[in-house]
Amino acid sequence: MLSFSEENHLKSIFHLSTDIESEVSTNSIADNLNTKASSVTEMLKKLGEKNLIVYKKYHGAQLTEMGRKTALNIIRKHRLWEVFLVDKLNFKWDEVHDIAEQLEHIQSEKLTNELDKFLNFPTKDPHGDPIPNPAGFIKFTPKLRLSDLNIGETGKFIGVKDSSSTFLKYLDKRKISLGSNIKVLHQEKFDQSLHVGLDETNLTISIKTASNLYITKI
Amino acid sequence: MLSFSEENHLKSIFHLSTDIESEVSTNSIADNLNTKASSVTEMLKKLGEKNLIVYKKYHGAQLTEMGRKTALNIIRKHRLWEVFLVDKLNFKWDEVHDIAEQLEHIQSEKLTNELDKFLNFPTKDPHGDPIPNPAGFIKFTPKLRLSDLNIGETGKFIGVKDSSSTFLKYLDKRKISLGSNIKVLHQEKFDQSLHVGLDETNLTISIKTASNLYITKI
DNA sequence: ATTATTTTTTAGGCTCGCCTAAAATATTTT
DNA sequence: AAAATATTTTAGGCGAGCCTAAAAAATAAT
Repeated sequence: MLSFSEENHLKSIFHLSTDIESEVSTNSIADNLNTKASSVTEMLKKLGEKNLIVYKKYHGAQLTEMGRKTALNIIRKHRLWEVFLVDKLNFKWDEVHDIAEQLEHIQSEKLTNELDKFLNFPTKDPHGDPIPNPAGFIKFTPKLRLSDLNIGETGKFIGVKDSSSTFLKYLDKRKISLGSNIKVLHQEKFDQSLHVGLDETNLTISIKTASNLYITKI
Repeated sequence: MLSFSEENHLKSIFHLSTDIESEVSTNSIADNLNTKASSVTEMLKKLGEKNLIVYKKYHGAQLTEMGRKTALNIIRKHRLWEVFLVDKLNFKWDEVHDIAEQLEHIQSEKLTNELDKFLNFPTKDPHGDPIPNPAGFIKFTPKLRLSDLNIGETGKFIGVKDSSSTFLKYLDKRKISLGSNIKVLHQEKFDQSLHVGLDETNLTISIKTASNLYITKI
């Protein structure tokens, strides 16, 4: 049985891995978890001994198959609970993260699977991220951003890159919500900002915002 | 913000208090939490400093108003989650305790209240115990046991005194389930065992079992 | 009302997860 | 390729929550 801290480190390493081979640096984990590099080093040693990561001094961490499965199980729980909170308990998608951070550590395979069933086997969480299956398989859909579209194309808004509360609140204020269809109408030359059509209205969004919005082409 | 251990100690003190004035002994808490008396002493000091209990050396602990409210909030969460697990996720009532022990520590007032609403404001958990309201008010219904009934009387089975998994499984095996109506038909002289009617069948139960079954007269 | 027994507290030690500061190694710059 | 800089690890310390063993206090037995 892993401690909360061990689980959080595994999850962090998973999120910071760009591909399955990539080594994650001590500092990046420390930043991600709001802790110090020395604390991370300690933890990496321990996770290494438990064969959850391959740890080579001064060269960062890499998840083993077992570590990856463990991380994905935690992520599975996190995302299922997020769906529960939004779908069943009337939470907004910008309110669920902190609570899911707590719920993801609850230990009970049966609970996770019954929850999954109760929610009707969702494939995406409220931020559009895929939910791993019980075996730890996750379907990565290549993430296109709104800024990748050409003029005239339409995308369905399925998720965000920066999921900070600040950004999510901003989206809510501008009525840009998950599932919206956004059509790129025009791009300004001087600042690359985009004029887009959303529902019945038009609005202008900065290139920075546009590159934070994940979409699928329609 | 309290630690899991602090919360568990408060809960234990609450459960071991017979009345609002009663002082709970160090050893009884240690037994209840499967820990040692010396560890409990440490914790009692700390809870005393936080004004959650009144602690007098060698004379046990007594919840303050604030401590009582805190304990009841934890118990509220525990029991609501139990209802969730049984009503929504198809758990049996003998399977939910350990999971609820974890879930009761999740911090989010909104979560608790939304869960309460989602479950339709239940007043009892699956073991028949009352669920405190958000203000920490709890309705104690005096608990009658099956062994308190006279011959010919009928009781509705609403809860158990000993909620060990062993005992709950035994009840399941004998098809004695929450909500059943049980009529006392006869009592054996030599061992006080009871012959009772349950649904369409008759069965014999020991006096020990009978005094573990909470009922309301019908 | 002493003595024996039980209960509780104190003293000191352990692990876990965190920290700071210093040392070691890796990387970048010149 | 040597020097400067950045990253990572080691060393040592701290609090929380647990433990055992010994001391102190309360309770029970004679």
